[in-house]
Amino acid sequence: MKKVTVKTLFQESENWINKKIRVSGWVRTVRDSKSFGFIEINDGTFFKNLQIVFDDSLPNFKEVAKLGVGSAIVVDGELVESPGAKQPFELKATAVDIQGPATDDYPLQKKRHSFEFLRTIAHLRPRTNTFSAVFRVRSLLAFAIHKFFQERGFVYVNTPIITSCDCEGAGEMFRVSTLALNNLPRTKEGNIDFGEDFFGKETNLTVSGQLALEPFSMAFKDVYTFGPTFRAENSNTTRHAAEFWMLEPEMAFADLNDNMNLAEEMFKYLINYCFEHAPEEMEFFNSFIDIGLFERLNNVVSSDFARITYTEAIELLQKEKVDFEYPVEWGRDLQTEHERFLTEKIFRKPVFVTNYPKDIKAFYMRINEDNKTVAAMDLLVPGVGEIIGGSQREERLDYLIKRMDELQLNKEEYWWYLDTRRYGTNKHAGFGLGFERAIMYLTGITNIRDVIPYPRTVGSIEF
RNA sequence: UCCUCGGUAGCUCAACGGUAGAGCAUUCGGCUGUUAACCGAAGGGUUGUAGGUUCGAAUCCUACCCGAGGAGCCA
Repeated sequence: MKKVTVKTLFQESENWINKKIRVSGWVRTVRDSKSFGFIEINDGTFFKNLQIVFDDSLPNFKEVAKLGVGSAIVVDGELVESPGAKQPFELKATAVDIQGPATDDYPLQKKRHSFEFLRTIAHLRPRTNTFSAVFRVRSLLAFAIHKFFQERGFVYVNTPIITSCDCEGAGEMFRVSTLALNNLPRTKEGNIDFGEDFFGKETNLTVSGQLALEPFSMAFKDVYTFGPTFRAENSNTTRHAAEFWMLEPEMAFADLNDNMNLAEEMFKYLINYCFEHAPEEMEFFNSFIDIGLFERLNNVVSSDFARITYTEAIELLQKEKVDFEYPVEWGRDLQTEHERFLTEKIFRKPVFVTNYPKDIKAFYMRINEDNKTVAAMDLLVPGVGEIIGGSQREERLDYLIKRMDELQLNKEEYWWYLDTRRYGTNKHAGFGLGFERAIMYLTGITNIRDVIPYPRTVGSIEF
C-alpha cells in the first residue's frame, strides 16, 4: 500500500484518483450514521483536511464510529471523487487502523476556542486550524529570511547567546550564572565576586547580536544574524516577549538609504513568499483572523514605503487637530499613539521615520551634520507599530569615543568593538527586525503570544 | 510597574440581592451522503481564594491570586 500525504493528494490529485493508498493522521471530526460515517483527518502536511468515508463493512466499524477528536489513525482505501460540495475527493476506507485513540477529555473541540484558553494548552494548540497556519507560516518565513539574504550574498553569522557586555543599552538582561544563589561568593568589599563565576565575569543572555556582528561585516561586507534574543523587561503587552527571535543584517560600505532600501525590499519579499508558499493559510487568515489582510498586504507590496524625518513627523503630528494624551514636542520620543497615527491615519502604509534626536537613541548611531540628530531609522507599520529599528553606525572613532564618554560607557569593555573603527573603518549600517512582529503583521494575529510555539512572558513559562 | 475590565459546568457565555441556566463537548439511544451533521435522553457546579455586610451573596464591600486589553520600555 502506497503511503501518501494529504498535501500530495491536494497538489496532484489526478495522479491518485481511483488508486489504492494509505493515509495517516489525526481525527478532526467524526460524523457517523447507523451503517456509515465520515471522518476528517489532518496529517499535518497540509492545511486542509481529508474526508474519509467508512461503512459497516469494516470489522471495527463500531470502534471507528466512536473515535474521538484527536485520535491517530492509519487509513487504507481508494481515493474517489466526492459527491459532496465541500471537497473535491475523499478516501473510501477499506481498513482503519486505530493507532492511538484520544480519551474523551481531549480539550480541543470541533468549535472555536478562545486564544486565551488555547494558550493554556500550548502543547495541543498546533493541532488547531489557526495555530497550524501560524506555525507553518512562521517556518516558511524563517526560511524566506535565509533565502532572501543568501540570494544576495549575505553571510549568516551565529552571534553568541551568552554575552559579557552588560550595557548594550537595549533593556534589562537575564543574568547567566552558575554561582550558588543561596551562598554567593563575596569580595573583600562585600560585593558579589563574579570572578568566581563560570566565565570569571558577569554574563547575560544577549539582547542584540549587533555589536558582535559589526566586526564580521568588516570581513564579509554583508552579513546577518538571526536567532533568539532575550529581554528581562516587565512589560505586559501584546507585542513583547521575554524570548523572541530577531533578524539583524549589517552592511559595510552602506548608508542609511541603503539600509532602508534593504528593509523595504526584504519586507516585500517576505510577503510575496508567504502568498506563494502558503496560499491556503493566508486565505484562512484573510477570512477568519483579519478581514482585509490581503488588501493591506497587497497595498504594501505595490507601493513605496513612506520616508520622513523625525522632525517632519513632529511637524505633521502638530498640524493634526488631534488631542494626543502625550504632547508632540521636538526632542521627545514618539509615543505609541503618535506612531500609530502616522502609519495608520496619515500614510496608511509602512513609514520609515529617520534622523531622531541623538539623546533618545543608542550611542553607536552616527551623528548627523546638525549635531542634534542621528542617522537612525524606525519602520512603523499599521497594527503592529515599530517592527524594525536600525541606523547608520558611527564609523568615526573620535566621534564614537566622544559619545561614549558623554554617556559614561566603559570604553575598556568595548575595546574590540572600537578596533573596528581603528582598522579599516567605513560607512556601514544595519537594522533589527522583530521576527514575531513580522509574523503578526503577515498573519493578522494581534498577540505575540500566539505566534510563538511556547511563549515566555513575565510570570508565564508553563511549557 | 501603572490604569481599565474580567474570573460561573470541559469550552463559550447567561443569571446582577431571593431554589445556578443555555449552546457546544462528554456518555447512551436513533438516523443510508454528512460538512461546526441532525433528532432524543442522561451525567456534569463549595460561582478564582480568604474574610466581611445581609434573614438570604454568583450578585454588594475589602484583600489577595490569576487572566485580558491599554500605557511605559522596545523588536
